[in-house]
Amino acid sequence: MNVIGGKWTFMIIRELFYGPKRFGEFQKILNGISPRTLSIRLKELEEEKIINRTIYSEIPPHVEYSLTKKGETLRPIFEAMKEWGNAWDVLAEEK
Amino acid sequence: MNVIGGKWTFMIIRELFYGPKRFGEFQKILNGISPRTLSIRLKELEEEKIINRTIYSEIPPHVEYSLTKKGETLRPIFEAMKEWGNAWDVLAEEK
DNA sequence: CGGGATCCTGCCTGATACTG
DNA sequence: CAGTATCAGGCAGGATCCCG
Repeated sequence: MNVIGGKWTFMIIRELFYGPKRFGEFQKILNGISPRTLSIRLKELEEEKIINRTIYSEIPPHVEYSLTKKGETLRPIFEAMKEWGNAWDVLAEEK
Repeated sequence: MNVIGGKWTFMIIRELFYGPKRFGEFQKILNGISPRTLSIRLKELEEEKIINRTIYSEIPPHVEYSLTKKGETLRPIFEAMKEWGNAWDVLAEEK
Protein backbone atom coordinates (compact mmCIF):
# COMPACT_ATOMS: atom_id res chain seq x y z
CA MET A 1 0.00 0.00 0.00
CA ASN A 2 2.92 2.32 0.56
CA VAL A 3 3.79 1.87 -3.07
CA ILE A 4 0.46 1.96 -4.86
CA GLY A 5 -1.81 3.37 -2.17
CA GLY A 6 -1.72 7.01 -3.15
CA LYS A 7 -4.74 8.68 -4.64
CA TRP A 8 -3.10 8.94 -8.07
CA THR A 9 -0.30 6.42 -7.88
CA PHE A 10 -2.49 3.54 -8.83
CA MET A 11 -3.72 5.25 -11.98
CA ILE A 12 -0.26 6.40 -12.98
CA ILE A 13 1.08 2.87 -12.88
CA ARG A 14 -1.94 1.47 -14.62
CA GLU A 15 -1.42 3.82 -17.54
CA LEU A 16 2.18 2.73 -17.83
CA PHE A 17 1.14 -0.87 -18.37
CA TYR A 18 -0.07 0.31 -21.77
CA GLY A 19 3.28 1.85 -22.60
CA PRO A 20 5.53 4.81 -21.76
CA LYS A 21 3.94 8.15 -21.16
CA ARG A 22 4.98 11.78 -21.03
CA PHE A 23 4.28 14.35 -18.38
CA GLY A 24 1.72 16.15 -20.47
CA GLU A 25 -0.07 12.93 -21.33
CA PHE A 26 -0.57 12.13 -17.69
CA GLN A 27 -2.04 15.54 -17.12
CA LYS A 28 -4.65 14.90 -19.78
CA ILE A 29 -5.45 11.31 -18.88
CA LEU A 30 -5.52 11.79 -15.12
CA ASN A 31 -8.19 14.41 -15.34
CA GLY A 32 -7.50 17.16 -12.89
CA ILE A 33 -4.18 16.16 -11.40
CA SER A 34 -2.08 19.21 -10.65
CA PRO A 35 1.45 19.39 -12.02
CA ARG A 36 2.72 19.62 -8.48
CA THR A 37 1.11 16.40 -7.40
CA LEU A 38 2.00 14.59 -10.59
CA SER A 39 5.59 15.65 -10.20
CA ILE A 40 5.74 14.45 -6.62
CA ARG A 41 4.17 11.09 -7.40
CA LEU A 42 6.46 10.46 -10.35
CA LYS A 43 9.49 11.30 -8.27
CA GLU A 44 8.41 8.93 -5.54
CA LEU A 45 7.83 6.12 -7.98
CA GLU A 46 11.22 6.75 -9.48
CA GLU A 47 12.87 6.54 -6.07
CA GLU A 48 11.09 3.28 -5.43
CA LYS A 49 12.45 1.98 -8.74
CA ILE A 50 8.96 1.41 -10.08
CA ILE A 51 9.39 3.70 -13.06
CA ASN A 52 12.21 4.98 -15.26
CA ARG A 53 12.65 8.59 -16.21
CA THR A 54 14.19 9.00 -19.62
CA ILE A 55 15.25 12.41 -20.84
CA TYR A 56 15.61 13.20 -24.51
CA SER A 57 17.72 16.33 -24.82
CA GLU A 58 15.90 18.04 -27.60
CA ILE A 59 14.08 21.24 -28.18
CA PRO A 60 11.40 21.19 -27.07
CA PRO A 61 12.34 18.99 -24.10
CA HIS A 62 10.99 15.47 -24.06
CA VAL A 63 10.76 13.27 -20.98
CA GLU A 64 9.34 9.81 -20.94
CA TYR A 65 8.24 7.62 -18.05
CA SER A 66 8.18 3.85 -18.29
CA LEU A 67 7.94 0.87 -15.98
CA THR A 68 11.04 -0.81 -14.60
CA LYS A 69 11.22 -4.56 -14.17
CA LYS A 70 10.16 -4.06 -10.60
CA GLY A 71 7.23 -2.05 -11.80
CA GLU A 72 6.27 -4.74 -14.26
CA THR A 73 5.99 -7.27 -11.44
CA LEU A 74 3.10 -5.27 -10.08
CA ARG A 75 0.99 -6.39 -12.98
CA PRO A 76 -0.49 -9.48 -11.26
CA ILE A 77 -1.78 -7.25 -8.49
CA PHE A 78 -3.41 -4.91 -10.94
CA GLU A 79 -4.89 -7.82 -12.84
CA ALA A 80 -6.36 -9.24 -9.66
CA MET A 81 -7.84 -5.89 -8.76
CA LYS A 82 -9.18 -5.40 -12.25
CA GLU A 83 -10.96 -8.75 -12.13
CA TRP A 84 -12.41 -7.98 -8.76
CA GLY A 85 -13.62 -4.61 -9.93
CA ASN A 86 -15.29 -6.19 -12.93
CA ALA A 87 -16.86 -8.97 -10.90
CA TRP A 88 -18.46 -6.58 -8.45
CA ASP A 89 -18.83 -3.60 -10.73
CA VAL A 90 -17.60 -1.31 -8.02
CA LEU A 91 -17.76 1.90 -9.97
CA ALA A 92 -21.32 1.37 -11.09
CA GLU A 93 -22.44 0.86 -7.51
CA GLU A 94 -20.99 4.20 -6.60
CA LYS A 95 -24.24 5.63 -7.82
CA MET B 1 -8.69 1.26 -4.16
CA ASN B 2 -11.90 2.76 -2.91
CA VAL B 3 -12.50 -0.46 -1.01
CA ILE B 4 -9.09 -1.37 0.38
CA GLY B 5 -7.18 1.85 -0.08
CA GLY B 6 -7.69 3.34 3.35
CA LYS B 7 -4.84 3.57 5.78
CA TRP B 8 -6.31 0.91 8.05
CA THR B 9 -8.79 -0.84 5.81
CA PHE B 10 -6.19 -3.07 4.29
CA MET B 11 -5.01 -4.33 7.67
CA ILE B 12 -8.52 -4.85 8.96
CA ILE B 13 -9.39 -7.10 6.06
CA ARG B 14 -6.11 -8.94 6.26
CA GLU B 15 -6.76 -9.84 9.88
CA LEU B 16 -10.15 -11.19 8.97
CA PHE B 17 -8.62 -13.70 6.60
CA TYR B 18 -7.37 -15.45 9.71
CA GLY B 19 -10.84 -15.58 11.21
CA PRO B 20 -13.51 -13.42 12.84
CA LYS B 21 -12.41 -10.71 15.18
CA ARG B 22 -13.94 -8.53 17.83
CA PHE B 23 -13.73 -4.80 18.24
CA GLY B 24 -11.30 -4.98 21.10
CA GLU B 25 -9.06 -7.41 19.26
CA PHE B 26 -8.67 -4.99 16.39
CA GLN B 27 -7.69 -2.26 18.78
CA LYS B 28 -4.86 -4.39 20.11
CA ILE B 29 -3.66 -5.80 16.81
CA LEU B 30 -3.88 -2.58 14.84
CA ASN B 31 -1.54 -0.79 17.11
CA GLY B 32 -2.73 2.70 17.73
CA ILE B 33 -5.99 2.83 15.82
CA SER B 34 -8.50 4.99 17.64
CA PRO B 35 -11.94 3.59 18.41
CA ARG B 36 -13.43 6.34 16.35
CA THR B 37 -11.50 5.47 13.23
CA LEU B 38 -11.96 1.75 13.73
CA SER B 39 -15.67 2.22 14.09
CA ILE B 40 -15.89 4.27 10.92
CA ARG B 41 -13.85 1.81 8.89
CA LEU B 42 -15.86 -1.17 10.07
CA LYS B 43 -19.08 0.57 9.22
CA GLU B 44 -17.85 1.39 5.74
CA LEU B 45 -16.78 -2.15 5.10
CA GLU B 46 -20.12 -3.38 6.30
CA GLU B 47 -21.93 -1.06 3.91
CA GLU B 48 -19.77 -2.32 1.08
CA LYS B 49 -20.75 -5.88 2.03
CA ILE B 50 -17.16 -6.83 2.66
CA ILE B 51 -17.71 -7.82 6.27
CA ASN B 52 -20.50 -9.11 8.47
CA ARG B 53 -21.37 -7.69 11.83
CA THR B 54 -22.76 -10.28 14.18
CA ILE B 55 -24.17 -9.26 17.52
CA TYR B 56 -24.44 -11.67 20.41
CA SER B 57 -26.89 -10.23 22.89
CA GLU B 58 -25.17 -11.13 26.07
CA ILE B 59 -23.74 -9.40 29.04
CA PRO B 60 -21.13 -8.21 28.47
CA PRO B 61 -21.95 -7.38 24.85
CA HIS B 62 -20.17 -9.35 22.19
CA VAL B 63 -19.83 -8.29 18.57
CA GLU B 64 -17.96 -10.20 15.96
CA TYR B 65 -16.76 -9.14 12.53
CA SER B 66 -16.20 -11.63 9.74
CA LEU B 67 -15.73 -11.62 6.00
CA THR B 68 -18.64 -11.97 3.63
CA LYS B 69 -18.34 -13.98 0.44
CA LYS B 70 -17.58 -10.76 -1.35
CA GLY B 71 -14.88 -10.06 1.18
CA GLU B 72 -13.42 -13.52 0.67
CA THR B 73 -12.98 -12.84 -3.01
CA LEU B 74 -10.48 -10.17 -2.14
CA ARG B 75 -8.06 -12.85 -1.06
CA PRO B 76 -6.29 -13.22 -4.43
CA ILE B 77 -5.49 -9.53 -4.37
CA PHE B 78 -4.01 -9.79 -0.91
CA GLU B 79 -2.05 -12.87 -1.90
CA ALA B 80 -0.62 -11.07 -4.89
CA MET B 81 0.36 -8.12 -2.76
CA LYS B 82 1.85 -10.36 -0.12
CA GLU B 83 4.04 -12.09 -2.68
CA TRP B 84 5.16 -8.81 -4.10
CA GLY B 85 5.99 -7.50 -0.67
CA ASN B 86 8.05 -10.59 0.08
CA ALA B 87 9.83 -10.50 -3.24
CA TRP B 88 10.95 -6.90 -2.83
CA ASP B 89 11.11 -6.77 0.92
CA VAL B 90 9.39 -3.43 0.92
CA LEU B 91 9.24 -2.93 4.64
CA ALA B 92 12.92 -3.60 5.15
CA GLU B 93 13.83 -1.02 2.55
CA GLU B 94 11.90 1.59 4.43
CA LYS B 95 15.12 2.42 6.20
C1' DC C 1 7.22 21.07 -22.69
C1' DG C 2 8.24 19.70 -18.16
C1' DG C 3 8.36 20.84 -14.24
C1' DG C 4 9.77 23.88 -9.44
C1' DA C 5 8.09 27.23 -5.72
C1' DT C 6 4.54 29.07 -2.91
C1' DC C 7 0.45 29.44 -0.66
C1' DC C 8 -3.66 27.61 0.94
C1' DT C 9 -7.43 24.22 2.18
C1' DG C 10 -10.19 20.15 3.47
C1' DC C 11 -10.58 15.99 5.01
C1' DC C 12 -8.84 12.21 7.36
C1' DT C 13 -7.20 10.94 11.52
C1' DG C 14 -5.80 10.92 16.43
C1' DA C 15 -6.72 12.02 21.43
C1' DT C 16 -9.71 11.98 24.95
C1' DA C 17 -13.85 11.49 27.50
C1' DC C 18 -18.21 9.48 27.93
C1' DT C 19 -22.33 5.96 27.50
C1' DG C 20 -25.73 1.78 26.76
C1' DC D 1 -17.24 -4.46 25.85
C1' DA D 2 -18.27 -1.78 22.01
C1' DG D 3 -18.77 1.83 20.58
C1' DT D 4 -20.25 7.62 20.06
C1' DA D 5 -19.14 12.73 20.72
C1' DT D 6 -16.26 16.47 20.40
C1' DC D 7 -12.19 18.89 19.38
C1' DA D 8 -8.01 19.77 17.16
C1' DG D 9 -4.10 19.03 13.89
C1' DG D 10 -1.36 17.50 9.91
C1' DC D 11 -0.52 16.44 5.54
C1' DA D 12 -1.90 15.23 0.90
C1' DG D 13 -3.51 17.64 -2.62
C1' DG D 14 -5.25 21.85 -5.49
C1' DA D 15 -4.45 26.61 -7.60
C1' DT D 16 -1.43 29.62 -9.46
C1' DC D 17 2.73 31.64 -11.24
C1' DC D 18 7.11 31.15 -13.13
C1' DC D 19 11.41 29.36 -15.40
C1' DG D 20 15.09 26.47 -18.38
